Amino acid sequence: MELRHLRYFCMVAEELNLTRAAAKLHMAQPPLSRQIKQLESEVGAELFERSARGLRLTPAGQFFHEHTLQILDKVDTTIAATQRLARSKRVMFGIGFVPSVFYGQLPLLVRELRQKDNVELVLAELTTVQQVKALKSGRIDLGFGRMRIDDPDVEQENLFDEPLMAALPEGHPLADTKPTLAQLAEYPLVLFPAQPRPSLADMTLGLFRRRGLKVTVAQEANELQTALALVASEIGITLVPEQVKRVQRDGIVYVYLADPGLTSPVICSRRKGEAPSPIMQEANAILEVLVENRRSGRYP
Amino acid sequence: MELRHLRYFCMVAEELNLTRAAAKLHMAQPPLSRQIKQLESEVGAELFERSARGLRLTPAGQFFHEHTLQILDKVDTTIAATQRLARSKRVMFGIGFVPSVFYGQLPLLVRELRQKDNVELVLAELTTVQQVKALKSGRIDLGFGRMRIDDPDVEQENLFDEPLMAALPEGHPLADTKPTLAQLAEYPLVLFPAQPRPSLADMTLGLFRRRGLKVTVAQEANELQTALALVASEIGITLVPEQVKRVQRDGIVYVYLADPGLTSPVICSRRKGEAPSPIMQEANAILEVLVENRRSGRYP
DNA sequence: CGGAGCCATACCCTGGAGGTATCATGGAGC
DNA sequence: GCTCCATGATACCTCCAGGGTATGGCTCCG
Repeated sequence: MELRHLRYFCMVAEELNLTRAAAKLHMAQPPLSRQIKQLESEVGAELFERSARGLRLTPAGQFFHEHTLQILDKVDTTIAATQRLARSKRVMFGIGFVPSVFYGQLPLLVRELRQKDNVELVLAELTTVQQVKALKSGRIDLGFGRMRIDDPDVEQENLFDEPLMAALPEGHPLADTKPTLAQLAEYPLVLFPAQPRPSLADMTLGLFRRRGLKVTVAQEANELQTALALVASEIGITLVPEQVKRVQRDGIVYVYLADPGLTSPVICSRRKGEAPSPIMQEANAILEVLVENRRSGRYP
Repeated sequence: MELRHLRYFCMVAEELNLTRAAAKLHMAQPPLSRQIKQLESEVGAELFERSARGLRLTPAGQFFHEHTLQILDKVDTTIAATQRLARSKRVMFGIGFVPSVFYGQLPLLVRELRQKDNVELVLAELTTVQQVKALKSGRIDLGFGRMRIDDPDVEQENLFDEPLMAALPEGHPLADTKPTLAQLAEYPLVLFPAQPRPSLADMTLGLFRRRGLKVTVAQEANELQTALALVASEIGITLVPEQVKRVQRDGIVYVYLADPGLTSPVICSRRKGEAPSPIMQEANAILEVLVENRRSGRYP
């Protein structure tokens, strides 16, 4: 499949008439007809319903159209942005992160770096394992995760340890308390993220298991927002890093845990033994402030 | 430009060696060399620095690589999802929205609809004007905006009126008050969204102007998050619809206004005179509950 | 029932993608 | 400083696939 197919498809999906679409594309109708057929066979789905009086999009076709527009748009903006970057002599700086570190101060780092006019920031949501690979390949320059991974080419730094909190539905019996894990184990659990493993989910399970507590998993969720929605719907409770409490939601309360030492680290990864670029130095300076603010409990 | 170019580019960017990349792509080196050159000329930027000992990505090349990966990934997932959709006989349902309506109950609608296993939801961030076009073309089935637009093929319904609130930096003199517009006019304003106009920004300006108040615009911002960051940095204050107060941020407080009748509507658009599909009926039912919850002050 | 509109099929033609052979270049090794 | 080798660039050829033309077949409409 080529972009050509997508361009043709978009035009046909808009016109719903091969002859007219072909005219707009400055080509004859038969080859367009053929390309569309070819696209359908490559995608492996009927995209149009043919009738003697024009075409109609199938549901799959509608879906494909929507995403095709997004793809073509992304292609255009990528080209434009690349040109701009080439002309401006700016430099790229890539940051990888796992979703759960992106609720706290990390956005501040991003915002500060974005304001530098000599750097083009690229963000990528990556698991900690993917971050190591992305660091080595130069796709990213800095990674934020929650797991320690041994790799000779990557150095890791523990920025800080975050307490875990329990997210409870409003009005829950433990809502105004500082419960122990044992108390929480009485209630069904919403596990997240379900994919990819290993993750916070396994850590959560491990915490309970190590204490000999048996838990019921009521439901798994992939995204924080889903997990919180499930909690708000009283399907279960869940454990989250402290940063998440920034996500205020009606129907949810966060409580600290009575058990000491229940923390999840935020770990920063870099390529080992590389002289820090000017941007990296800036990032380090900002990070230092953020970590210091966190330690002192002061926020910007 | 074709996807072929992007596929080749990705391989070369990973190998940083034309000969090896060509081997992996099961082709000879010279045509690959040519295709890469062609890509560079079409993009209008040098993507590689050539040396006698392999290639190196330029900053623009790094940026392009990152986004190319995303594009190719999106192509693959789109094809896979389209196939699934075609096999499952599910139906597509598109929702367009302006960002500022997406902080309140709307996510609840999305979540509920997503759980139906006969519907594939597609979300698109669109301005109210774009929504009208997208409705007509069938790209979306339901639109949520903040402006009334007259169009014979589209019917609009005012779901509810939302009070406007002022977002102030923590510790601001008016922070614990219920200020009037006149009081707020004393302080510089952060205007948002700056693009596209007309928007909430013009409404804000209009509110002040109609009362004969002169305001200073300290800064414009395109995104809510930026606007709030500027407010937190004490660059100015801004007016936001009530839903936004869900976005809790350190350094920001929201206060209601003393002036009565300062509201921003949430308007729902549909194609006129179309028999509601089963999914549309479900959506309507959910919407009714949401609106009712809002009126009664009860939240799910 | 005939014509108009539209998509599909059959067949031809040509541009460009890919192949082969070879050149140009610069760093490594002696 | 010379040679060798790895690597990318260039030149030229081949052939296939994308696009064109002609035409058939199906529906809907008057």
